[in-house]
Amino acid sequence: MNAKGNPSKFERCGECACFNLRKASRALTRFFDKTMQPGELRGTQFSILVMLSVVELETVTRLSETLVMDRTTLTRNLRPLAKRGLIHLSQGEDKRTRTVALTPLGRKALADAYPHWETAQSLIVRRLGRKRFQSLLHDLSEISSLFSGEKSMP
Amino acid sequence: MNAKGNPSKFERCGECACFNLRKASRALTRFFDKTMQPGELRGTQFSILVMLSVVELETVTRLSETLVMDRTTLTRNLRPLAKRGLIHLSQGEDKRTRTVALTPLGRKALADAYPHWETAQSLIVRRLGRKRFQSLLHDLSEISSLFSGEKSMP
DNA sequence: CTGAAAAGCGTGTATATACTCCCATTCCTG
DNA sequence: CAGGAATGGGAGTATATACACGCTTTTCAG
Repeated sequence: MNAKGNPSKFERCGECACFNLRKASRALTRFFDKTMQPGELRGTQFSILVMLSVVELETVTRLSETLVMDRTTLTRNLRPLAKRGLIHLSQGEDKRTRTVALTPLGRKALADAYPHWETAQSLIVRRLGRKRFQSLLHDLSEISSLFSGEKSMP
Repeated sequence: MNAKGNPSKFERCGECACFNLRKASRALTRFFDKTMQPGELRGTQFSILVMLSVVELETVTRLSETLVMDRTTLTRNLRPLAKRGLIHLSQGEDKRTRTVALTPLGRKALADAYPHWETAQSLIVRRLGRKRFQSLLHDLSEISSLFSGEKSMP
């Protein structure tokens, strides 16, 4: 229904998968960023550093595939991390590639941020309940893999 | 486990709600934007126009609350729509406010985009199955409302 | 071996997102 | 009713996202 009480042509758009996913993403991102603020890492930056702590040394393209993120997006996301000295970019053996690696400073930032991440993550899991949270993760993973070459985190 | 086979301190970060939600959001947004491209509206823009077709006339702040979007974000998101003449911004009775309304051109763009939205939406619902999709919507709605003043679409 | 195809990356451009300030208007208290 | 508080809103700044394009290096067919 619209403001005049007429039936809307767009009733079903309230169920838009993209809109509702983005909306939840905005809300949750704000929450994580706020909660993790004392650790001085945004949620996205934390995830990138975590991934780097797992893969150790990786090219930009391979890392972007793992993160299901456009390569050029990752390039830009790496910038603030490099500027702060949390990661190091260097030319790979294949001179076309650039490899990304955590610096000691990056490891420290990650360790410092971890407890704050834990706080945020725990709260959302507790709110949804373990079972529903797992089911949500499963659905999200399916959506990611439907539209990309999915790879998994640790 | 990391590349050296050592247990990682960050095992649990693979379940990060924020990361997984954003990842799915990226993937689904790409899919919607591509599928809806012939209609010349991005997913986000489509959602804003749909909302405007429902509320008819709204201030920027109230609209941003409905969309669970920062007011300043909405201000910027409205810009390309106004530039294309799809919406009209005018001073409200309360001279502090600006009201947003669809133009005839905006209604046409919305109508043109609708079938393409339908295509994208149908595919994702079919892939997940009606039941799982509903459950996903419910979880996303809960996340949105946990961290904002939730209002619902049509 | 040479030259075209392919792979890996960065930049330009545009949208999306939100926080911090700051300005205009309205509201409300004394 | 005067003046400070509250509200609505934009601009500055910074991150996040991705497409189109072009550059460099590698690969591979002939």
